[in-house]
Amino acid sequence: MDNKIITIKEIASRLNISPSTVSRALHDHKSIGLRTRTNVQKLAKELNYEPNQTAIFFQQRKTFTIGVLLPELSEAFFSSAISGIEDCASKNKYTVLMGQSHDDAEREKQLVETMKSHRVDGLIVSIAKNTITYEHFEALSKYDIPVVFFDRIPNMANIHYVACNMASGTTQAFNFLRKLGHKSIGMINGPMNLLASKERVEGYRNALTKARLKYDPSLIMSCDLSTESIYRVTEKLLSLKNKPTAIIAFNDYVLLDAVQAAKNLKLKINKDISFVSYANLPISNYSAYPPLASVEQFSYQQGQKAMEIMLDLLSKNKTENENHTFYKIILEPQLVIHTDL
Amino acid sequence: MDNKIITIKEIASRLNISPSTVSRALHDHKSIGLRTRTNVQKLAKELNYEPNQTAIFFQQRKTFTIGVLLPELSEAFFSSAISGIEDCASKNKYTVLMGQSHDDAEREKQLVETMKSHRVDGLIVSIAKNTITYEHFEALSKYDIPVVFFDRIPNMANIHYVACNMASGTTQAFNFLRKLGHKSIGMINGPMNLLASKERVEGYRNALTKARLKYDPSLIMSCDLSTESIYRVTEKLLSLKNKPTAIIAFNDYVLLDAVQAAKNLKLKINKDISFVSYANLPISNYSAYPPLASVEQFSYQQGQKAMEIMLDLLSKNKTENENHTFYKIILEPQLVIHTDL
DNA sequence: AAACATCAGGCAAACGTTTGTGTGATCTGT
DNA sequence: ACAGATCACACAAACGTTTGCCTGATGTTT
Repeated sequence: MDNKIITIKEIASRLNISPSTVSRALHDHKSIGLRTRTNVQKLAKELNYEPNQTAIFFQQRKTFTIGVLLPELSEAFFSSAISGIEDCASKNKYTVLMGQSHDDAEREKQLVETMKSHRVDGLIVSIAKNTITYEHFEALSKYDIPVVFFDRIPNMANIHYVACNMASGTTQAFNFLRKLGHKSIGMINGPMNLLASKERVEGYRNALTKARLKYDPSLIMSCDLSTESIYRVTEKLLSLKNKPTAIIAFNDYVLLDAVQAAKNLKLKINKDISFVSYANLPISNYSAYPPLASVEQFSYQQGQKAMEIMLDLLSKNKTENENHTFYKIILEPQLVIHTDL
Repeated sequence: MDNKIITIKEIASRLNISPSTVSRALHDHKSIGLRTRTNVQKLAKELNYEPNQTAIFFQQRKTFTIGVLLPELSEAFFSSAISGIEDCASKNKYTVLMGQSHDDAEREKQLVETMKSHRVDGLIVSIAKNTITYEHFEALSKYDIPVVFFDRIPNMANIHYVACNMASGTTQAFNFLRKLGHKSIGMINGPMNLLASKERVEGYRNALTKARLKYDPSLIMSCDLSTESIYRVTEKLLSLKNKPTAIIAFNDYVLLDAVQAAKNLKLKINKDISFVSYANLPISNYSAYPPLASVEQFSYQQGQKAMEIMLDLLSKNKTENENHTFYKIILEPQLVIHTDL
């Protein structure tokens, strides 16, 4: 058995040349003669030589690995996003180290540590819904580990991110419902530490202003995205004097619970109360009560774009990145209408 | 700025001791005196020393990383399984390198290469549906990289795996439908290179035998899990002379398409034709036409168990693993009934 | 007090690769 | 034919950590 692991040294000694020559030969370095170069490459192939990546990582201070931190893979939005990241990464010889925060800020912090200690070259993050301090991300800049956020963006200055323009998406949703004749439109919003939640409010108010309508703050309610809180705010919305005939739900998952809450109140879906939602996940296609429309957020593209930004950041050297310009990529969402009305 | 990276050497020179002493002190090696030990640890903390993992990986020939290869994260079954893997891994200081084959055998092969070159300590795999050659997995044994399969098990001898007993699950499903009065029960099966497909047939036939019924092979049809092929076999099943009144679908995703196909034929779901399925994914809860029952496959537990096996394999040394005993963990599935009938 | 055990720590090699520098040998132009 | 350029390769250091072996200083036993 030639079980022995083949190294550059081994090849060198068999060919009676120095390891450095072998290394250069394998990299087609011009200073190596054609003769020895082909000799080396031939023998390497014969012996089935495979470079020891751990040695290379160590030597080059680079791992060609990027960490991806996200709340929940079981949410189709994120599993689709990570596909975008992974596809783009593998095309560029990068590998993905994955971690789920399960929407727990503490676990997120810990995962950042793990990623850092594994020496990822960069980090792509969608933050947990209850993350409110950001030191663990800020610390990474000291290690020159670039961070790109997507979708769930923290409230920080000077960060790279890619997100969807939720303001515009919300305006689209609002106008769509207005056109269907709805006068009073409620909104189940997410936690206000998320940029996306603020933008939803912004889009809602923009639409109101354009339509010269006055703003009723009680029609917008924040929840923490848990089933209980969704039930609570849905019930609250539906017991208002100015009771909405349509509700914009934070996303397709929130929608599912909101629908259930409305049904518990003996309301007829799409008659007494209609829904519009965000994300446009596949479940909508099979759902018993799909939303009238859904704001497509292009998760795959968001992931892909985030990875592209990461690659760009990694290709620049440290000083180039010091010039403090930050990527802020805003994708335009698109309202997908599910009904024939 | 003390931007300088803190290494063991640095600590050593500041304390005028040797690097080896520092290393041992940090590891609480007994041969280091209490004085210097605390000195070292104090200074290390002060300087915020962090071991260079890439150096350690290199030196120890171990990366504390395990690769996970699966078909599609967007399928809830797999995203749940990887959660089980990840949770178990991170509890044991392991990290997960993720790759999706997108059910493409070629890509799978390539990912195995990537994983290998990244020197993962082990690999957990659920194979692509069209994977029929296994050299890429067999090759790993030469590198002493243990492989644990789960759910989608290849047709290989001498492998470690964890799976659900699909035969028993199918028998349960079959008997459940019989009890509801169904006489002719069809099955939409998966590709026959999957062990799970064979087991479904086995369970189906076992149930028949027990009930002293005779076997009509035309009632079991394989598909390649694509939407088109699901439509095709569903239509075929429903145009049989011995037309089934109930169908066992390969999984909850197959079910969605099968239901659609049946509706296209103007059949009333749960009246003209009923369905039972596998996996028991959350979508069933929100679906317009949920199955009457679903065979829960405990994906999270499968992932977890696979990781536990992996940890065990990694804890043993090479020769211990040479004794050729292979883990075959079979979880008992459970029929979850969704209807009140 | 001699013999020996234990303690506390240093030395140096090793893991596999890359890369700056050095050096003979061949080649070019005049 | 000779200075200089170019070629083809070797040498050695470096990346940060771990670990087997060695040694000088205490401590213990008789």
